Amino acid sequence: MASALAHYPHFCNSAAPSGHPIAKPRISKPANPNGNKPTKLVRQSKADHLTLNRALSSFVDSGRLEHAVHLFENMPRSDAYAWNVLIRGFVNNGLFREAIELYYRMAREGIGADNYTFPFVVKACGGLLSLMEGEKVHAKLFKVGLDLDLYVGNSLISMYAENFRADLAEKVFGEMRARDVVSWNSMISGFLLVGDGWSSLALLQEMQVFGMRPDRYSLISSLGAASLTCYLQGGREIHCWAIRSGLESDLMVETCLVNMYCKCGKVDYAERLFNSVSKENIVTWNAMIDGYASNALPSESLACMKSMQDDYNLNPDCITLINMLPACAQLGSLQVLKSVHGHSIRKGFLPNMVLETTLINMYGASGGLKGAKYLFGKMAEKSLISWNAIIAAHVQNGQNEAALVLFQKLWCERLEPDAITIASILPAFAEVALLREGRQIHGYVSKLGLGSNTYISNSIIYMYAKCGDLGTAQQIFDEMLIKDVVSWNVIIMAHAIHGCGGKSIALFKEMKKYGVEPNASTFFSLLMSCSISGLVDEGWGYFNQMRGSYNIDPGIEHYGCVLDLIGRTGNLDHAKEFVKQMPLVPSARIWGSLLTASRKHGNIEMAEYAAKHILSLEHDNTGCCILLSNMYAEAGRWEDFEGIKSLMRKEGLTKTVGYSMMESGGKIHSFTNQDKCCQHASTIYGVLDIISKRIGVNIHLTRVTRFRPLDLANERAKSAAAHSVRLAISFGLISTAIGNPVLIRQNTRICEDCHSAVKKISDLSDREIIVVDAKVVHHFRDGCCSCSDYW
DNA sequence: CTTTTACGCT
Repeated sequence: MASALAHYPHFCNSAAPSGHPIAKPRISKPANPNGNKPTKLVRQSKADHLTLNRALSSFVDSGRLEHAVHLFENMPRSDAYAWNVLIRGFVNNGLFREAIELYYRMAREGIGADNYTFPFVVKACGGLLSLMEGEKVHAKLFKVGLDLDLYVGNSLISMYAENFRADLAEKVFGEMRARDVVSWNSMISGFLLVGDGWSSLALLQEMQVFGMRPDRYSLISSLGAASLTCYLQGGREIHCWAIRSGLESDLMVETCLVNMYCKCGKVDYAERLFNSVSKENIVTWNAMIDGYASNALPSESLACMKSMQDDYNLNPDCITLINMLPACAQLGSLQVLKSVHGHSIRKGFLPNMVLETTLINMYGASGGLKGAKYLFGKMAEKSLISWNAIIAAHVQNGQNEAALVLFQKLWCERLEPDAITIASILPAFAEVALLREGRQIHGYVSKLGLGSNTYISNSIIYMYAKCGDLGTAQQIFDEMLIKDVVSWNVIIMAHAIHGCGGKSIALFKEMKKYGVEPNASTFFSLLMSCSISGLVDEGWGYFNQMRGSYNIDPGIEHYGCVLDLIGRTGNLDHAKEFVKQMPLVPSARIWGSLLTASRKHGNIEMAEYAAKHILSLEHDNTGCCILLSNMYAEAGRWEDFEGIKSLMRKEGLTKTVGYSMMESGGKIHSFTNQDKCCQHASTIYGVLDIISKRIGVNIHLTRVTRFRPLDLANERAKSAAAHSVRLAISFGLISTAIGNPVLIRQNTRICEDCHSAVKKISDLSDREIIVVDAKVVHHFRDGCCSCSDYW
C-alpha cells in the first residue's frame, strides 16, 4: 500500500484527521501540511490510473472517506469505477443521501452507471427508507436493461423489503431470470423485515425444493422468523439443519438459536446451548440475558450479566442494559432502576433513543413516573415508541388527563399513532373521557384500520361502558369477529359496573358454552359483578368454584370482592374474620374494603381498626383519612376529628378536588362543589334552587345536626345541596332535549345525600340520569337507582 | 480492480 500512496505524501501523514477508523466520517478536506495546492494530475499513464483507483479503494475500505473524497475530486474519472467505489464508501458508512447525490452527479458528468453502480444506489434507497427514490432508480434500471441483472435484482428485493413493500420485493423475486442463494436469502430476510415470519419459513423450505442449499445467512434469517412466530418446531428443524450442515458452531447461528429458543419460551434449551458455546461475543450473552428477563426469570438475567462481567471480563454494552432492564422492573425496585440509569449516564450510553425509551417504560412500570418524565423531557430524539412509553407511564400511574394531553401532542409531532399507542391511551379515555370523546377516539381507531383488532376492541368496549354507554359496549362485543377470553372478561366487567349482575352471570355461562376457558380475570369480573349487585350467594358460589372446578388460586383482588360481598351483608365481624383468615397478606385495598363497609354500617370501632391498618401500610392514604374524619364528624367526636385533620396537615395531605362533568353542545362543562365560577352560574343555581325546593331539600341546611355549632357556617358552605353532581345535573336538565338521558361523569364516589336527591330529581323531571362515579355507573330512573342503594 | 444476503434492542 505504501507504494500506492507514495505519490500523495500528505495522505500518509499520520496527523491526518482520521488516522483510524471512525464511526461517522465528516466530509471535509484533509489538512494539507505542505500548504500546497491540492495535487492535480496533469499527465496519466495506465499504471497511474490503476494506482489511483487502488488508493481510492483503500481509503474507502478503511473508512477514511474525507481522504477518498479529496482524492476522487482530484483524479481523472473517465470510467465508472472510481464513482462506484466512492458510492460504495458512502453507502457502507450510512451516507445514503450523499451516495444518491453522487449517482446523479455521475449522470450529469456523462458517466453511465453500470451493473456495479446500481446495487449500491438501490441499497442507499433502502437505507433512506425512500420508496419514491427506489422506484425512480428501478425505472432507470428498466430503461437501461439492467433490471434483470442478478446483483441488481437481489438489491432491489432488499430495498423494497426495507420500505415494507414485501409485495414489490416478491414481484422482483418472481420475475428474476435466475436466482442464486443470495436472492433467496434476501427474500427470506425481506419477509422477516416486514414481520411476515411465516412466509420466511415457507421460503426456506421452498428454496430446497428448487435445489438451493441454505447457508448461514438463510439460517440466521429464518431463525429470526421462527423467533417472531414462536414456532418452536420450525426452529428445531433449522437447528437440525445447522448441525447437519456443519453450521452449529457458527457463533452467529448459535446466537440466533439461543434467541429462538428463548422467544419460544424454552429457556432451558437455550441455556443448554448457551453453556456449550464460546462466550467471547457479547451478543450471545445479550441474547441469553434478554431470554431470562422476558421469560420471567429476572434473577437469572442479572446473574447472567454478572457472570459475563466477572468470569469473562466483558463489559455490558447498551443492549445488555436494554435487555436486563425488564428484569430490574420485575424485581420491583425503583432504586435498582435508578442505579442502572445512573450507570448508563456514567458509561456514556446516553443519549440513546432505545435505551432511554426502555428506561421510560421501566420507570413507568415501577411507579417512577417522575423519572420517566425527566428522561422523556431530556431526550434529543424521540420515536413513536418513546411517545408510547411516556403515555403508558402516565396511564399506569393514574395520570390520565396528562396522558391525554400527551396523546394530543403526538399530532403536532407528525407521528401517526399505532396499535400500541391506542392500546395505551384507551384506558385513560375509559377513566376520564366523556361519551362524546369516547366516540371520537373510537372513530379514529376505525380510521386507523384498527377496528377489528381484538386487543383494541376489548379496550373500546370497556371505555364505552365506563363512559356510561353500556348499549354500545354490548353492540361492539356482539359484532366482534374474534373474541378472546379478555373480550368476555371485559363485557362481564362492563355489566358489573352498571350493576347488571344477572347479565354478567348469563355472559359467563355463555362464554363457557362457546368453549372459552375462564381465567383469574374472568372471576375477578364476575365476583366484582356479584359484589356490586349484591348477589351474595352467587358470589360465594363462584369464589368456591374458582379453586374447586377451575383450579385457579384466588388472588388478593378476588378476596377483595368477597370481602365487599360480606361487607354489604353488614356482618362486620365476619368480614374481619375473613381478612384474618386470608392466606394472603392483606393489602391496603383489603383494609379499605373493610373500612368502606364499616362506614356504610356506621361501625366506628371497626372503621378505626381498618384505618389503623391502612395507615400503617400507606401513611399518605388521603381517602382513608377523609372517610374516618367524616365518620368522627357525624358522630360528633370533634377531638378525634381534629386529630385526623392535624395528621393530614402533618403529612401534607389535601382532599382531592371532586368535580362533575357534563357534555353539551360539543363542549365539556366541568363543575366543582359549590362552584360559583362555572358558566351560567346564576341560571344553574336558579334551577338547582327550584329542584331543591321541589324535592324537599333546604339548600342551605342539610345534615346540619351532624355538625357542631361552631362549624355551622363552615359546613353550610360545604352543604351537599350544591355538590358538583347536582350543579351538573341542573345544567344537564336545561341543556339537553327533554326525554334524553342526562349523562354525568364524576371523579369521586357519589355521596349519600346526592344519591337520594338524584333519585328524586329523576322522578320529578321524568328523565333518566346516569351518573358515572369513580367506581360504578348509577342509572337513576323514576325515583330509583340501578345500584339498589348500595355502592 | 468493484456488486447482493447477516446475531442481540423499545
